Amino acid sequence: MFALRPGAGGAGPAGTRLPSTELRTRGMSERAGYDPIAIEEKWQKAWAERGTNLLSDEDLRDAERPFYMLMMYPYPSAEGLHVGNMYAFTGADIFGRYRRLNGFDVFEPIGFDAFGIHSENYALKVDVHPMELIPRNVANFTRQLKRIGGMYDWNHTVDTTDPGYYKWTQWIFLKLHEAGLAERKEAPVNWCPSCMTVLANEQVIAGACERCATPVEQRFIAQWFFRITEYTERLLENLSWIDWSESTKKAQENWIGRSEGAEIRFPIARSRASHDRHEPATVHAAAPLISVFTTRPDTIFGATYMVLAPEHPLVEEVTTEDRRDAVAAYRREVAGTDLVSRKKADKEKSGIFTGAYAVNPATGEEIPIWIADYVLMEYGTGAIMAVPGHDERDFEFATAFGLPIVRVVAREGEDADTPLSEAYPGHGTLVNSGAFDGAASEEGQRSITAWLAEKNLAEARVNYRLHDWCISRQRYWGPPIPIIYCDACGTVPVPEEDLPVELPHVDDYKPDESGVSPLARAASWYRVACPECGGEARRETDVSDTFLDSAWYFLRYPSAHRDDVPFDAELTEKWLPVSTYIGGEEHAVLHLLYSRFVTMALHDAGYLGFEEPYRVFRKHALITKDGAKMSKSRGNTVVPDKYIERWGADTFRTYLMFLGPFQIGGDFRDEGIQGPYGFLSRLWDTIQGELRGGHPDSEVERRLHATIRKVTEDVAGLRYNTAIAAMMEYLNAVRAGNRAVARTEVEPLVPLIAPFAPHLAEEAWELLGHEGGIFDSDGSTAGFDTVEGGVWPTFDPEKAKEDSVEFVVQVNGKVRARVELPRGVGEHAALTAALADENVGRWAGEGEVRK
RNA sequence: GCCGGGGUGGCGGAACGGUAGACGCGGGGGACUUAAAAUCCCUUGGGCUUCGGCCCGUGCGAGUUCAAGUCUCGCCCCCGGCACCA
Repeated sequence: MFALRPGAGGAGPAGTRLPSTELRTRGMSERAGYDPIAIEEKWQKAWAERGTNLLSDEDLRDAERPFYMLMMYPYPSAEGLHVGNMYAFTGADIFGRYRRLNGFDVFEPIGFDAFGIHSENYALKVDVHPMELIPRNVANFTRQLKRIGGMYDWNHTVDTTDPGYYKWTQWIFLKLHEAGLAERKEAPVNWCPSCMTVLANEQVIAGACERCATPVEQRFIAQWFFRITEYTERLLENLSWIDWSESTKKAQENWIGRSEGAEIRFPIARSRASHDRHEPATVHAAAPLISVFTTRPDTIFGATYMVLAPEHPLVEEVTTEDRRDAVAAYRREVAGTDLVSRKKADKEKSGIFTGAYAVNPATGEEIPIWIADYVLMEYGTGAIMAVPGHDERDFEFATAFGLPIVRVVAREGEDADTPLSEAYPGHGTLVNSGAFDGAASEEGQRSITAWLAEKNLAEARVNYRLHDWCISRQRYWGPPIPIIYCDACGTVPVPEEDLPVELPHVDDYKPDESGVSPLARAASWYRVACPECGGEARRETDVSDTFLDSAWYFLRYPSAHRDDVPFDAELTEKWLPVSTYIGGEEHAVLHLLYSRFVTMALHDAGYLGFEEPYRVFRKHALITKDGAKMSKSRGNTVVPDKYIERWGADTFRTYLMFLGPFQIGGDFRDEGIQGPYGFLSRLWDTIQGELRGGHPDSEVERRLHATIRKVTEDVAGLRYNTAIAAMMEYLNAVRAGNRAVARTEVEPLVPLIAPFAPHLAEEAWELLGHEGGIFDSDGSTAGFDTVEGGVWPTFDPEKAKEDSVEFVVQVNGKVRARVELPRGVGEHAALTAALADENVGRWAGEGEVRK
């Protein structure tokens, strides 16, 4: 994978000048080649010694221009940081450094999301206890993060597995519980009978366990849920104003899945033994009703049958005596199917008739009630009115089971009797719909709902796809849920003063067939006195979801040293909401939604003064290798360490950002790193050369101002690739003709490159005679104009303009000539000049356009 | 199926509706070297050329415009996410 020069035996990067040991040991006092390894070692040491990137709690409290740069903290895997992490962190770090060079007090913390099933599974695999394994991984991650030159404040860091952290994760559980937002209820889960564990939906492949291929079963287990659905409207509403990447907001919107429609009640007709649609139905006055949710109330005249989810509570009540056994058998079959394959849309429809009928409230006709697994208990009311003429799934089902299909919507050229060869789910004119015939179906949505509402059989309703958040995990590696069960007192929250409920060190932390956490085997741990009555009680043995750990970590960073509160009020007021959050879009709907919810809940409980956690969120792209997503199974992952060893962190950072637009993506190629390396080497060379002096050139000065403008705009907009290109172009112009370069021509380039190549910039800054690090400079010693309070250069728009402009003369949109004219000539003069060109005259015509 | 994001040289990618291909990789040629590496210079979309230039080119097809990679409409393909969501 790594293209070594043949026979070079690892002596250096392929096809470039080597950062040689000889030069390194000779030091940098004399003119030497660019030696990134030595420079980076020197400055990382200096930063650590000077505490350049560390903020004290006083610094945090006294900061005048706070800027909170947040990046999604990593889960410390055994493999170490991969290039995707590096890419994300570098892009975020560049932005943080850019703000710092602009005079902001930048707080850029990092931490570790070290709890969770990933870590636990890996620990099981290598047979090392997670309590030993995780610290090792964290140490390795820390080393790597330091090596790439991230501006992290190691003084304020977070490790979710630290009891000092998860004490407060548990505290948040208690606060949500207090607010009535935590409840315990039974829910279906995927169960692998071979691995003896609950599986996440993502771990079920084609109905079987991803690890052992055993068919997965469905089990019902009592679990804790956070009632995120209480916040649905707000979570949706706020999307209209929060400053996030559009696609991320869209993903959340889809996940929340708002749909407008109606809830309609169908009375059950129990008196009939045989079915005849055309006789009036007999409805008991007290007949139970079946509620359905539909987005298409306008098609109700076409509802020819109903379907209940197999788990629907009315199934037993409705089923007739003679159908009982068959229905029970079907329900058992469905229960044995895992949730994932059941929800496959391309699965063949299955179902069974209950023997019962309901009355279509629009037509008054009796329609059969079926149960089928294509109707899900978790969405809507768990029951549907089936309109096979206008719903693809219902059409498929009706066709399979010989149920009637009626057209109630017609398009142009169709009428009530035009046969349907497939479902038509679109809109049109209502037909076969009684008094509503001829109306537009869109209008029917409203009028039919209103008509049924008058009879108290329907009302308009909004339904959401979002479900409550199940936080229970029947596993070991997480924070225990702080609840105690007492026979006398019931469910008792652990008193705050007893937090944390520490995760005990148990040797046998493997999940077992019981369906409960391995902690349920640790009797000495879970046996506890009831906090209320003092009697014998039992701890909750499930742990909480990793996503709860990460739902609030950004609140913790500034207050990392406080053990008496989860987050200090004053610091939180000053630093939050987060100024800019950069992360991958893979977390668009889980982490980002959960953290919004927790923030809102804490806001409502009076702990936070804001309800949205991030002022700005920007997603970053994923880089690919040979056009494909990097993955272990594809074998195309890139381990960053080797590249950093060969080329240095500065080159690696610059290269990663040069691959393509940070928010869109790029493709990693080994050879490509050559370009940024050459650029930084030439930059280094030029700065060295400058020390011998040279005379400024007006064209170079013009380009300098244009470059400052371009780089400033691009970095601010995360368009790093074009910012780097602009600097390369400028450097090429500075060096053109091998001229002696003036100091003023290169010095401003140093802060411009600093976010990308911070070590090189520090070294160059020092070489140019400045004391103190460039990142701490207020710009007062700089030989160029800078922003207020920082060393980032400013540009003069006048100087950035060209003296003469090349006019491109187009005739009928085609380029026919180029005319060089002084800037600011009038249109008439330009026209005259253009027409004077023989080529323009040749093509005659009119309407030339200037640029 | 729905929702995002894409489709531009050999490759990664640039382009306020106004010179398509910036910048970089790779390729070709040259300089310097005993040689190679490194470095530097020139060149590099395709076709034609009387060497002045000309024609064709941004997934496909229409359209708007003096002018379209860019805007409009209709398609195709790739990547990512969601999905029996009623």
